[in-house]
Amino acid sequence: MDGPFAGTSSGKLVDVCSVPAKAGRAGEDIALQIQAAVLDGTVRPGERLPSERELQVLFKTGRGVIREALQVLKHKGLIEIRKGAKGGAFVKNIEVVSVSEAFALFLRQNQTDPNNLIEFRESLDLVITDLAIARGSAEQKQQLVERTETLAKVANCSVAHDASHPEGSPGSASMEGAETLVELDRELNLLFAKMAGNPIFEWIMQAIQSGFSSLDNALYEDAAYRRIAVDNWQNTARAIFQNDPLKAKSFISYHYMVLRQKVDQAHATNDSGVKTTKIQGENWSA
Amino acid sequence: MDGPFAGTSSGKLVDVCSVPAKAGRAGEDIALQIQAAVLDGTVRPGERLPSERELQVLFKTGRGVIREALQVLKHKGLIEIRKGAKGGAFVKNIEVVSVSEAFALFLRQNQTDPNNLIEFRESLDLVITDLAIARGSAEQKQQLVERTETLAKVANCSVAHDASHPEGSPGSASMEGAETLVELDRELNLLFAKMAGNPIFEWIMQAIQSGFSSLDNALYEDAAYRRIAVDNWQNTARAIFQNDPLKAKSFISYHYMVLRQKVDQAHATNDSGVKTTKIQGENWSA
DNA sequence: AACTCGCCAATGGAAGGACCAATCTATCTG
DNA sequence: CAGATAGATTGGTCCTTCCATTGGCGAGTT
Repeated sequence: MDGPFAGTSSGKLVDVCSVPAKAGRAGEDIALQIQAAVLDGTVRPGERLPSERELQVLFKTGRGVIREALQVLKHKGLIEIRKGAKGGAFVKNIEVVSVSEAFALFLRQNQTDPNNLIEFRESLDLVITDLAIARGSAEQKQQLVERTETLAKVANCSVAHDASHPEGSPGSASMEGAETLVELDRELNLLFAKMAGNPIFEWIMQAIQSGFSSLDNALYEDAAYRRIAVDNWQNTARAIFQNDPLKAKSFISYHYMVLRQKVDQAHATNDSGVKTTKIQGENWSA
Repeated sequence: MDGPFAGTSSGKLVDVCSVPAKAGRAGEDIALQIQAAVLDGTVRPGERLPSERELQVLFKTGRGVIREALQVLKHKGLIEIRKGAKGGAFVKNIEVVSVSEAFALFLRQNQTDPNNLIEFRESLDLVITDLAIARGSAEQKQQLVERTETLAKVANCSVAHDASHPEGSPGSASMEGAETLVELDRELNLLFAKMAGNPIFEWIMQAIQSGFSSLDNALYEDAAYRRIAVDNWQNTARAIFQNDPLKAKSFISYHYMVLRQKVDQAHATNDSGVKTTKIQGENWSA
């Protein structure tokens, strides 16, 4: 029931952590020591760390410090904290969501130029295309085609609704349609990235999309763009299914060309003196 | 004392934050509220948040909760905390290092297959090559060439030292040489990425390198690989300087081919039953 | 015997208080 | 005027207390 360590449930960490913990930044140190123990595999995923009160005496410190350290590790995605008896801090497998959140936060605060995002995503898509065609299973390709078809159906539904709201009217139907479309688009992209057979592409795709969603959301509310985007997705999927990388990449490039146009239009109308390119080289020279 | 808000120095946040903060997860809520205020621009970078004791009364909560929230924001890279009078939590520009740390943490815990990293970096380099040639200034290209030359010099120095340590001897000279080489290699990559004129490529490059450094370090200790890698860097830089993308990309691909061979060799010798490909699709299906 | 209910212990969550250490300001002293 | 000193502000740490949640265990019931 209680694993390889004694009833006190402290065990392993005792042998690892140097107890003193520097002055001035005890919390910092403790978080790092626990993190090190987690990463070294001293405590394995699923296992429980000693309770806060045990850690408190283990590190000869106050409970507040322990709590601060655990909160940090929790927000890093390293541990999961459960209340109640048999509760405590459990080592967790880091999910990519923590990475993509950090990235999205970064993108947001730095107000990255949409054109940079578009360019990056285009290059990413083009690379993935070759890999997906080379490595993706027939089932995956089939699934990709099917998903684009459901995307088309939803889009047509939305378009039909939009007929009553001719243009920029913020009808709720249009909004909801756009959101589900964006969601489908997101899933398509992730499936697409998955077909590359290299998880890093999936992670990057997921992270990029976190910083992209607001843009996508706005764009999908434009009926004309929606139609083009959906058509392009279908064409791309079919080309991938037919193992025709050039054709697929051609469609992808076309899609991003349209996207660039839309973004330029939006900026021309929305912005009036507000510059969108904020970052230059400042932070990255050192 | 000064600034746009009264002597209490709370000001802006008062109007924004809904004071109650749900029960059970007050800390969570407070961190999110402050984060929202920071991201909304309610408090701008460089400005100071109210002191912990002021926030404590502002949110009608204990100081511990405030501290936990601030620690989380600090580790997210959103704020910087200074002690003493006129100290406090200052809104900070998020640095890419926080993203790359999260990414490195993730890569480490998931023991990503080096081949995946290599593949991703190769594709990244190939894309950047075109952009760098198209957009990089002549000065940057010149600088790239020069840096590769200093890299070559350092490498030759190291090789000369290695002559006395014929093979796998862990001489300190070899170690230090390898470390400086890795550092130079890292700088070269960042300059290279910078030339693409799209910060996202720099960020991704920086993040990737965090998860890559251990591998690079090991590889650069091999004299044969070192020579090939350095030569290739020089050739690549020259090709970029000559605005010859095909040639440059050819050198890059060759470099990664060699890298793959080295990694395969290392795994063949090091590992004895330990599987290196851990991640499959598990976490990414949903 | 099996099932249910309720009490109890362990644990995280929160609040508040006290003191220390660092840091800046203003004043005092030479 | 310069340096030293006292004070105020603020984060860092420790401590105590209480609450809410959760799981386990045992008494009691069916």
